[in-house]
Amino acid sequence: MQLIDFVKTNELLAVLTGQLSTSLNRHLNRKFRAAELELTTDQWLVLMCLWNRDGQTQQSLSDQTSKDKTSITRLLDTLSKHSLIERHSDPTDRRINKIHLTNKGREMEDLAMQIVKESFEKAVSGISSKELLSAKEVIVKLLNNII
Amino acid sequence: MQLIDFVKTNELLAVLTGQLSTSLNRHLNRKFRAAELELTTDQWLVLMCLWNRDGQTQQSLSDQTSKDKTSITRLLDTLSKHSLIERHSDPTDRRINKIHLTNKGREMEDLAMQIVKESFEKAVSGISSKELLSAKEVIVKLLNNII
DNA sequence: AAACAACCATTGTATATGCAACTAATAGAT
DNA sequence: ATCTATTAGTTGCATATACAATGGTTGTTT
Repeated sequence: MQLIDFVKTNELLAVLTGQLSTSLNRHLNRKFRAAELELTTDQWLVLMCLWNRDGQTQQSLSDQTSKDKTSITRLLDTLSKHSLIERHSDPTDRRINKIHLTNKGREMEDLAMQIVKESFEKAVSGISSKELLSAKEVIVKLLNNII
Repeated sequence: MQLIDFVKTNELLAVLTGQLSTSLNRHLNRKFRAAELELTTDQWLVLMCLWNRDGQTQQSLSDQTSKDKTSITRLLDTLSKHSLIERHSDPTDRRINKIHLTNKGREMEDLAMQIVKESFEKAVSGISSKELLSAKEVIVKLLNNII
């Protein structure tokens, strides 16, 4: 962890958040795999939007996840290949694809969210909600600064 | 930014850090490109290790950056293709590659670090160092919880 | 109606990531 | 000295990401 020392002395929070994000992804991917749930963290993020509200457009998913719409196109290709979602072209506006969960995609919600919950609880253990809240505020400020 | 609301109510700091990390990467990549510096954030991270100490092994770079050694192999392939580094096999231990900067790679340091500095200063503007420090501590705690 | 702008999604190309399996080389144990 | 374990790095495969350019579609303007 030499880089963390370097970062500390140089006030580079950025590298740390990158490492945290990567570590969390890796952790979650392993948990999904261990539960024999064929799912990645990025796929889960998109599915979560759909579990929240089915039948959204790709542009809407792109906005919510802060992912490039190209990434959404290809993530949906993968999800479609795994039969978790389907694209339905909208008859009233043929530019639009409405994305719908399949039964298989819908049924994943409970197990996936349970695994995520456990992982996040593990991640935040020993950290007060006050600390978490203020860290969250800082991160939102950072985000707004560079958008 | 609907997801952020969802996250707030669900205490999911994780998704936010992912978005921050991605946004920062994107931001930096654009700055590099705008300065006609053919470099990505991930390449910069590896180069930074070498600017700090030249001639390291791939395993060492992997440890410092928290990247899989496979990722390092391929990042170095790219850096090598762009003539920024060279692999020198160690005569005393033929398993090892010592990674050395080329002149081109060395000469990038000043401009690259200047761009990074400007971007990071923009990112942390309006945030007190006390806030930054406590956020950093929370992130380190989170990291240690999931390793 | 025709021209133009705006919008949604996809494709091409380059980069990045991780796991599993592998080769090769060294270190350690008996 | 030989067998075994460990270590360093690479390759195959699947996934993820972004920018640029493109193809259609819809909306707007004149």
